[in-house]
This record gives sequence, C-alpha cells and structure tokens, in this order.
Amino acid sequence: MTRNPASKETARKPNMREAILAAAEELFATNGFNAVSVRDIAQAAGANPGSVTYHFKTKDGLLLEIYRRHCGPMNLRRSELLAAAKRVRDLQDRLEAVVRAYVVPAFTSGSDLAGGGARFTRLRAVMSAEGNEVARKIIAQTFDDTSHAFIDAIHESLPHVPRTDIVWRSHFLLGALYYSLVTPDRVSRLSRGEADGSDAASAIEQLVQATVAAFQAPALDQAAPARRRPVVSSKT
Amino acid sequence: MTRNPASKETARKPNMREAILAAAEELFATNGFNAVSVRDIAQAAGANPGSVTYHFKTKDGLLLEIYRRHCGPMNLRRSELLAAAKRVRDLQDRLEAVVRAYVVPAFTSGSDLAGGGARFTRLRAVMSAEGNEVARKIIAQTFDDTSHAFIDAIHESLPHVPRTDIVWRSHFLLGALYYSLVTPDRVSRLSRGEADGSDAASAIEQLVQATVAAFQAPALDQAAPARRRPVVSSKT
DNA sequence: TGATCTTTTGTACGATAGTACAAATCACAT
DNA sequence: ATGTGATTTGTACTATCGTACAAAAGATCA
Repeated sequence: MTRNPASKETARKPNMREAILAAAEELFATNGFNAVSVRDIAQAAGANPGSVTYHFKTKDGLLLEIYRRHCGPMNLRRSELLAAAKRVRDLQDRLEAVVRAYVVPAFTSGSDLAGGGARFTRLRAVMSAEGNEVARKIIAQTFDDTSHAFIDAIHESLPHVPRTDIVWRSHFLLGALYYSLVTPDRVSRLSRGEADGSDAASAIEQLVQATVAAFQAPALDQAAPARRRPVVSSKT
Repeated sequence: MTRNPASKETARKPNMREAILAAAEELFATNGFNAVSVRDIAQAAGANPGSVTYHFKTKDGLLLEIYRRHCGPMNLRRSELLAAAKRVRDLQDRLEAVVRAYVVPAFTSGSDLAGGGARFTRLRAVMSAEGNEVARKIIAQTFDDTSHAFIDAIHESLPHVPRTDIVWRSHFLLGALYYSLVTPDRVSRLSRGEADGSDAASAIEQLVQATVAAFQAPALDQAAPARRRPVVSSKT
C-alpha cells in the first residue's frame, strides 16, 4: 500500500501508469496511432517521456497494454449479456436482445474502467482504419470467437437466412457502430441539430432498431437473385 | 504534346503527377495519412521526393488534390443516379433505387478515374477515422449537400419515419459502407471463406438489401418509446 | 538511519520526417 | 540547333520522432 496502509483493499493509487494509459487511449482514439507522439502522451498525462518507456517499453507496447486492459472485461460482459439474451423465449425479442448485447458494451463502460467502453471502441475503429498491425493481431484472436458466438446466436433466431448474409449484416452492424463513435457530429449536423450524435442512449436505440430490421431482411442468396434489375446500372 | 504532336486535344501524357496522385491515394487509403511519408509516395510512384513538393507544394496539398480529383465526378454521378431513382414510381422500388444510387458510386469507378471509386471511398473512411483536418473540411462542404439530397429522397419514400431516424440510418449506411471497404477480409474470415468481402458486387447487394430493410424499420421516436424494456440492462 | 528497490527525470542519440532549393534534364517552338 | 520554360533530380536543413540510459527522487523495510 503506498498511501493508505490502514485500508486492506488495494485502493487505487493515482498512478502515473494509469494516467499514461488513459491519455494514450484518448489521443490514439481521436487522432490515430501515428499522429500521436510519445511526447504528446506524456505531456497529456503530466508525465515525462521517459516514463512511458519505463512502463511500456515501446509505443507499440503501450497500445498493446490498452487492448489487454479492455478486451477481457468487454468480452466477459458481452458473454454475460449474450447468455442472458439467449434465454429470451420470443424469437423476435431474442434477436433484439442479442443485438443489444453486442452493441451496449461497445458504448458503455466495461466494468471498473471509467466510461472507457465508447473510447476503447472508437480506438478500435481508428486502429482498424489505419490497418495497425498490433491491433489487427490482437483483435482477430480476441474478438473473432465472440463475433462467431453472436453470429450463431443471430442465426438461430433467423434460421431461414443464410449464415453468409448474417455475417455481412453483422459486419455492417460493426461498421455502423464504429462510425457512430468516430463521427457523432455528422449526425447532429445532418439532422440540423434535431438529433445528438454524441448521445449514447440514442445511438444504441437507433442502431439496435435499424440493425434488427436489417437482420430480418429476406435472404438475397439464390432465393431472389434480384427481384428486378434496378434502374441503376453500373456504367452510365 | 509530348509524343503525338499531330493530335490537337491535350491528350493524356503519362505524367509523373498522375503517378504520384495514384500512389498517394493507394498508400493513404491503406495506411492512413501520417503513416505514409512523402518519400514512400515518391518511391511507389517511381518519382523523386522533390517532385512531390514541386507538384503539390505540401503533403496536405497532395491530399487536397486527391479529394478535388474525385469529389466532383463522384457527386455528379450520384446526382444522376439519384435523379433516375426518384423517377421510379413504386415506392418500395424507389427506396431501393435511391439507396443503390448512394452506394454504387462509392464502390465503383467514378467516370474516367480508373477503378478509383472504392479506393477513394476507403481513403475517405480512413481520413474520417483519423480525424484528418484537411479531409474534414472538404468533406463537410462537398458531401453534405449530397447527403441531404439522399436523406430527403429517402424520407419521401418513407413519410411515416421521422427525419431524425432517417439521418441515423443513413449514417449507419455510410459506416457500414466504409467498414466494408476498410476490412473486407473480416467478412471472408467470419464466413469461413463462404463469402468474399472484397467482391464489390456482393458487398453492394448485401448492403442495399440490409439497408433498405433498416430504413423500413418502424420509427422508434415517441410512437413506441420502447416496446418493452429489454432483458439487457446497462449495468450488470 | 541506511540499504534496496521502484519510479521519475533529464538528456542524448540516431533515424526519419516535411520541405526548400539549386542544379540538371527534358520538351518543344523558333 | 538553340533558347526557354517546365519538370525532375539530388541534396541539405531543421524539426521531431522513438528509444536508451544514467542520474535523481521516492518508497519500503531491516
């Protein structure tokens, strides 16, 4: 115990390490990995540049630690919510519950980490866009299981839709989710102020509603190869 | 005329300038703005670093020129397709045509620019994620009109859905669109090889189908504040 | 208190960034 | 052929990057 030897619980020491992690997470999530220097992070955390090296060895190591911090809790939370959702009897309600179990943890705090859900999800979105290698590896090996679990759960609610379609649509869901966290101001702007893109509750409800409908769309595979060739051709 | 003095029209000279633009577009779109150096671009284009400075003055100027190259043609194409879509009589068909008019130009070539639609859209996605200032400005002032036009057109096909919901759903559409271009391999992976995320035709059909259904979802505004509180609460 | 371990600081090094600019080269009209 | 303007090259400058490392400071316990 550093400061409070009396209390038994490992009370939070206001650690530099934590401050650096938080600052890095914020900066990476808003500006990307390469646009942010170790010195930027140190300054934002009120630390010395050398301190970053001491705690995380390299800049990549810092990013890796951010991921380690969040992936576990977030996946755990999703598993719990998914398990609960799968117990819903009504098929329509279950689909919505499953989608919600996927979406909610991405927007809200993952257990003890203060309000970090949205920030970390945004970070993932940005790293994904930048093609960051460190992130790509850890994401594939951490989230693919969860993604499969969700895809399977959704597929159970929609047996008549081919799995391929479910995959595409869940991919769209993740894209929509990411983009909502990356550019919330665009929603406010395009709605002329009538909607607040930064409001997590609205985003969640809108996203769940829209996504459930998307999942319920008829399969497009062989069933209806194209119910009619559209007005729009590929070449003018 | 460099090679063919007989022809009057300022025929395309296979310019270094074009090669630099193409290389920069490709590199920015896959690695982000900050991860790519002017020297990287020059090398990929088979040019000298100084040549980039000569043609575009700064790295920002190069990015700006890329946007200038694409924004005009792409918006024009979208306007044409939108105009055609709005002439569709059947309301359901019209909605699909409008969505298609929005999606198709993003995936396919914009007029003469070789296969640049998808690449440029991916570039926009990445710049958006990185919060790039140059891109942010030019995008807001170039695409917001188009976006409003599409939102209005969709709203006309779905008068009972509040405009706010349309905005959210079109935002989700753009996010899904972006993400499909940024991480197509994820689709292939999650579908265990059954789908090809890089196949533009599949992506378009899947996206259109899913999005039309999403737009047609019931309004969630006051009509049904929440048809039942879901199984999933925000806090465990 | 003094010894020991952890953390923070300060500074420095080599690599690479964006950009500037003079010299070399090229295209082409005269 | 030659002069002229456009382009390309080569190189250099300064700033900043990630990282290393020794010294200072702080914490812990005999």
